[in-house]
Amino acid sequence: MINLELYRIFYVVAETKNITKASEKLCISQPAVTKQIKKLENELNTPLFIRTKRGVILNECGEKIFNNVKQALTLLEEIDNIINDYTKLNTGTIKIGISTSLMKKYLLKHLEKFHNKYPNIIVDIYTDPTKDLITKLKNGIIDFVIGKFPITFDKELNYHELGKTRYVFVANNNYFNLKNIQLKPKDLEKYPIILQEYPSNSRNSAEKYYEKNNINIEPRMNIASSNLLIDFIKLGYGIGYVTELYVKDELNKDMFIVNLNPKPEEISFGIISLKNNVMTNSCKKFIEVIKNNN
Amino acid sequence: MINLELYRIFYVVAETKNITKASEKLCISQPAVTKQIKKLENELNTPLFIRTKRGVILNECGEKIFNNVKQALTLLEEIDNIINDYTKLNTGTIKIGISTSLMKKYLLKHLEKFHNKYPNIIVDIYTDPTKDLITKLKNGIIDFVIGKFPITFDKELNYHELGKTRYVFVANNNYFNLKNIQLKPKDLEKYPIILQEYPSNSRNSAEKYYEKNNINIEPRMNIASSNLLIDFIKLGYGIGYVTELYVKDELNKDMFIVNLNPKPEEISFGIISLKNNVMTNSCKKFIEVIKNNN
DNA sequence: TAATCATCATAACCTCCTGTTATTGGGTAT
DNA sequence: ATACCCAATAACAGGAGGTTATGATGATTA
Repeated sequence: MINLELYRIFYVVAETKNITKASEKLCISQPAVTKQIKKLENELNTPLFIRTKRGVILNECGEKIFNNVKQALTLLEEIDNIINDYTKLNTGTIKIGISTSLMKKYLLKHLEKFHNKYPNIIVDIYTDPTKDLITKLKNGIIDFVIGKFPITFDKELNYHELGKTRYVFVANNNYFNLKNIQLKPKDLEKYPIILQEYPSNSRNSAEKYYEKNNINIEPRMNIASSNLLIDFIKLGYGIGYVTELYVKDELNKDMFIVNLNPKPEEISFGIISLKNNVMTNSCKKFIEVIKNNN
Repeated sequence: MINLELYRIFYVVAETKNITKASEKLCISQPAVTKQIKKLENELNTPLFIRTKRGVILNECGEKIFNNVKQALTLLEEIDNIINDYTKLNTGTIKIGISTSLMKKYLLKHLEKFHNKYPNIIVDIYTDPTKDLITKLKNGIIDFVIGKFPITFDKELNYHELGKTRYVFVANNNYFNLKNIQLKPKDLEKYPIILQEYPSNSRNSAEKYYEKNNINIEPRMNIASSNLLIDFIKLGYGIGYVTELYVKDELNKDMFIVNLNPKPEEISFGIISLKNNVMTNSCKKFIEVIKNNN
């Protein structure tokens, strides 16, 4: 197997017809070039150049392979341009995993900014449940997930915080009597509660709150999507456990946060990515845009 | 400038989607491949693979450059075939410098043998004066010269003897009285002499003979071509100085060798090639055929 | 569920490839 | 005649690119 670097030297020598000049172009010494050309000829088991006192000339066979080498090198040089297109964000695709809620309540506004700044980058959105998004992430299908951080961190993943939000119990005006008063956790037991299904960060968090405050309420409903959950709160089906971020735009209309003491926990959300993998430049820029235009 | 060997490794890894398998294919260790891929990604300043627990996958950018790499490597692999065609003598050209006399009297019979054995090799014959042929040789225009060896060897050239011949004085039947008797050099002074022009090996040799034997005969004619010289001998214009090789086929018809004591010198003829240059395989085979079918 | 296998990353180390400088020998140009 | 240009060679140095050993983690299998 021929070392491909030899062909690069071959090419320059063939072009300049002069080993000394080629060595200058290649930024190596003349004996180095002489040696490498000899090596190539030895390994191909045929002379390629005719040595004269004025320089070197390709022989017939050398001339033939020169065409191939030239084409090959051109193709390999093109790679620089391809890379450039990607690193300068002239092209590329970002594959993001994100829940519909976070999408609507957090990412949407940033997306447009990014798109305006880098109009050639395609953004693919994957909106499976977070658990599935993490699987997709680990299988290389998506570049990163934007999501709430779990209680226990996965050793294989990187967590880059973008913001915090607090879990809150939210009710609609059916429960207007709870407005403007402070409740204790125990008080919740009198009301129907709506929680997200297992497995989810939200449900884990709620259970954590129950345990901490020695209460245990069987939820009236278990709902997969936090989106849908909010709809049920709006309809007055019960008091729901969601993040403030998801409801803040709709508060004071027909929904309010139940004032509890102690309050449910605050959590972080942000970029979740693979530890072993380096971000592409477009992903880096995307994250940058999100962070700068907070 | 990216080391081209990295692309070979890149290619195999991309194909196998598995660094370990790629390392086996490449006959190097797995950490070596890991390191080289990392190096390539660093130098291109962009990730190319997504690492998963099952192996690695090309990312978008990697996929793009893969096409270029694949094409480039295909082109470079083709080189093996091109070289093979040349080393196996399926194609190629041999450029020989040779005098018309040597061509007719020596090489012609070998040429056909070579052509029968290697019908795809083109033989280009250059028939300038030997001096010019040597210049062409040094300028890389011809592969080798078949010619008489000079008295002093050029340090830059290789001399490979193919045969010997002797210089002789030849006369036609106009000088029938010289037939079957032995002459001394001094006796030649009574007859018109035809020599080859300067500069030529033949003339040098004649002068050498004169000096050695203390004679000095102004030639009746100076002729550039030995071919023509023989024609003049045939016509009886004088006694000519040529090699036995050039006249042996025509002796005993209307020409004979003048029996001199001491005889003119014996000389060698053969392949003259550039010391610094390796013979192509076709040239080697050509010389082989000449030597084996003596 | 435990054990084994597969995969990639890292560290420490070593070898030989690929460079270096110095020099020779010859041709070319002024 | 002199200075320059070009390729080949020798002796040597440094680091690229390999090695083995090991670790961490997920996938697979008994």
